[in-house]
Amino acid sequence: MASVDRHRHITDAVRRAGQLSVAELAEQTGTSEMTVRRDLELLAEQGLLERYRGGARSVLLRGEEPPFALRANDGVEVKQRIAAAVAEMIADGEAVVIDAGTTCLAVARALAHRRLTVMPLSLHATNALVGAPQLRLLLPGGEPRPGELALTGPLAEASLAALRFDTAVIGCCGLTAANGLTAYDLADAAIKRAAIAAAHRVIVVAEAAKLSRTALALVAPATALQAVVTADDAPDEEVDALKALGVAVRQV
Amino acid sequence: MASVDRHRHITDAVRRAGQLSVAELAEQTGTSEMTVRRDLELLAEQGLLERYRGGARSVLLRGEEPPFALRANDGVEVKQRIAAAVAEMIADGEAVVIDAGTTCLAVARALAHRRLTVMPLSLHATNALVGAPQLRLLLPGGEPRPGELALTGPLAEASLAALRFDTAVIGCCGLTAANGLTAYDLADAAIKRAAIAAAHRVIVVAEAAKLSRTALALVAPATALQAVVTADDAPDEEVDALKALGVAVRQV
DNA sequence: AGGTTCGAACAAAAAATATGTTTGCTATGT
DNA sequence: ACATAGCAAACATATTTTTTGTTCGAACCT
Repeated sequence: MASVDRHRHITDAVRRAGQLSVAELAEQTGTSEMTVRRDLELLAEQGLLERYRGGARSVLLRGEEPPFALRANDGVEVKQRIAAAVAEMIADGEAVVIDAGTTCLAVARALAHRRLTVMPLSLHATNALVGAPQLRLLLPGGEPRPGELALTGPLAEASLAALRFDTAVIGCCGLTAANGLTAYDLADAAIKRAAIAAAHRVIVVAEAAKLSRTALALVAPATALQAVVTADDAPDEEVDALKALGVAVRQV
Repeated sequence: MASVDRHRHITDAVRRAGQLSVAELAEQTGTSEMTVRRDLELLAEQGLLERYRGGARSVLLRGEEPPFALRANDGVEVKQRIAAAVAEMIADGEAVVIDAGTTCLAVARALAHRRLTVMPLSLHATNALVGAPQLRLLLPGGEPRPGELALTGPLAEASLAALRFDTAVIGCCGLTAANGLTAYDLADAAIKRAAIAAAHRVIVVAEAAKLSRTALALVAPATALQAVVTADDAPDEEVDALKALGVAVRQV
């Protein structure tokens, strides 16, 4: 088993079981306990799990959003498909603001080689875009939230307020026709709202699971959105409800 | 010869000679031409030299500032000494704005583990500071200049105008008592000016060579500075002239 | 107190990287 | 257009780096 596969197995196994002993993981992966310990140290550093003497436990289980590093490895393919679809919807020369989050990071990557003006709202996306020769890169100010590296706060809001974009690509924690676009983090929600206000067209990216979820902070009602790009396993009733509100839904 | 030594040798040799053939470099380094070609491709990518058919030429020679990657490997030790001295001058809890440039990057690294509020003016420094647990990191907006990754433009200036710092750590391209603090890039100069205006105390970092140089854009007269940290091989007459203007000069 | 877990240190194994050679292609100058 | 030097892909080899397992003393929990 290659080390990255083993890491994934450990992460998944711990997530499923809630907690697991080092010995158990060593047996499952067919490696020594020392290797498992080294892996756990690594994964704990990345925030993928929590270490305790003798084993590791999952960091989920609470009502919170899982950490960035955990989401980053989930459904990579789906995110790339969504990102490719979004990239198709954006014309060369546009000014685009790209939200934080893993799906939006995929969008940023898909746009890196394009001739565009882009303002990413996270440092992950920023790092993916620096050095792109054709791209005009604009950064908002703000305070990067640990892990997520999403830029938030008054400086970020002021940066957005000073600009007008053709398109905003927004991620979310929840989106339903009834409850609108929602986010777990209040500061994030404020930034999303500012980005939406600064853009002529709003495209929301959301994996299927998001369409049956509602998070704490309301960002905007669904009627404020022009388009939603989601996966083809999205629940039909939500898709239909969104369409009924005049939102263009694209499933890939 | 290890590959990194060879890279340094090639970079230096090309810089000294202005231009050199692949064959010449292969002989000098005792490697095959293929290896030299691969090295040149790598170094050219980093902007350390310019490739042409049959060899490579230096990217300097004009009145311009050498590219970031080139300066980054020069006088690393001196920069670290200067950075350590600056770190000593800053008290825990301060709010600090750190300019772009290689010396200021060293300062950022020296402050990473401290309990401070820091606004770096370049993405290089930002990347050095993300993840520092005790540090409150603030980003200005702006457009990152390629290579340098210095944040400039109206967004950056607006971010600075909205804040007040205890200390500004400023780099420069030239500093003399007569001509003041100067920079090559106009946009950079504007940012430095804004940072100085936003700070209660201004510390300038400058290797010895900077003290006998004057660049295009005036940032501020020497009287606007509180302190200068430089190396011990700085020219005495400049040091004395700065002291005569009431600037505290520290040589390390 | 006693067993368990941990982490440092080292050695072995595996993987990744760097290098050199060959070969066929491409660009450049005459 | 042609000759030549330079170049890059492909492959084999060598070198370095990374990963892994083992051992052993220290740290830790109950």
